[in-house]
Amino acid sequence: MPELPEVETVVRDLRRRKLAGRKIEAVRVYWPRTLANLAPRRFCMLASGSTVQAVERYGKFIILSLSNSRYLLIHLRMTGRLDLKPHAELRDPHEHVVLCLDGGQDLRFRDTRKFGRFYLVRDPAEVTGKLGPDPVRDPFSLEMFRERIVSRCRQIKPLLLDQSFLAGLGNIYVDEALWEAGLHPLKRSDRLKQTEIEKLHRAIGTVLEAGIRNLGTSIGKSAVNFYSLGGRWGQNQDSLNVFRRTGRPCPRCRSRIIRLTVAQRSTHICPQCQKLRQFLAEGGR
DNA sequence: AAGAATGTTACATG
DNA sequence: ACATGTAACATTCT
Repeated sequence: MPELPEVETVVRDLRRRKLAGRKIEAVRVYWPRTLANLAPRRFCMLASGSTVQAVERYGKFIILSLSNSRYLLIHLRMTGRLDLKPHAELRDPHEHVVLCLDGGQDLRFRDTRKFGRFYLVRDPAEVTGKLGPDPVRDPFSLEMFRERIVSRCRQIKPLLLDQSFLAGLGNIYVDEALWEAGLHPLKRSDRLKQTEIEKLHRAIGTVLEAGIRNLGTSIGKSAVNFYSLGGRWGQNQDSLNVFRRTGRPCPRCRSRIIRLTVAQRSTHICPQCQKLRQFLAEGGR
C-alpha cells in the first residue's frame, strides 16, 4: 500500500535492475480491469515491441517511457507490487499483468485486491495532469505551499491526502507529518498560522525523506504489506512515531497515542501534542 | 466473525 | 464551485 517513499523505492529498484533498455516482447493480461484506459487487445498491440527508455515517478505513479513515444503509468493503489522474475517461473494467481521482456525476464504486476491500474497514454499529463505538486520532485517552496493551504477551507488531513492538492502523501505519512508538526488532523487549513504552516512544510519533507532513506514502510507480513522488487521490505516502520501505535507513549511527551477516524481513514495522534483548540488548553484568551 | 487494511473515485448532500 | 460524507472497488487478515 505504497505512498511516495514506497513508490520511489520501487522506481529506484527498477532502475537498479536495469529495466531501462529492455524490450517488451509480449504481454499477458489476466485481469483486464487493471488496464484503466484500454482493452487488453489494444494494450498488447501498443506495448509489445516497444523498449522501456526511462523509469520515473510522479506522486504515487510509476512512469515508464516507451520507445514508441507512449507512456505506461502504473498506480499500485493498495496491494500492487512489481517483480522481475524469470519467464519460466510459474505464475502466482495474483499476478494480473505480465510484461515479457527480452533476456528472459518478466515484469510482473501482482495485486491481491485488484485496485491497481495501468494507463498507456501518449502524454503522461493525461493521467498526472490534475495532480498537485510532488514535494520531492518539484521545487516545494514554503511560499507556494502556504498559498495553496490558505486558499482552501478544509480539514488539514483530508486536504493533505487529496492528490490534487499535493501528490504523494498517504495515510501513514500524513499522520506522521501532522504529529511532527504538532497539528490536529481536523484543524482547518485556512486557520493555520504562519509558524504552523512552516512546521508542516518542514515536517512533510522530513517524513518523506526518512521514508525514502529507509526504503519504505512495511507493516506486518503477507499480502497486506509493502514489498519492493524481489520481496524486499523497508525499514521505515521502525521509525514511525504515531501510525498504528495506539496506546503507546508519544515519543515527545509520553502521552498515550489515540486512534480516531478522519475522512474514513484510521488516524493516529498524540492528544497532548496535537490539540484541535489549543487556546482552551492554554487557559483561554 | 465483523471490521479494518499504506488508495481512489463516483455520487449524494449541504 | 466547494466541502464533506458514503459507498464501491476486491481480497485478506485480525
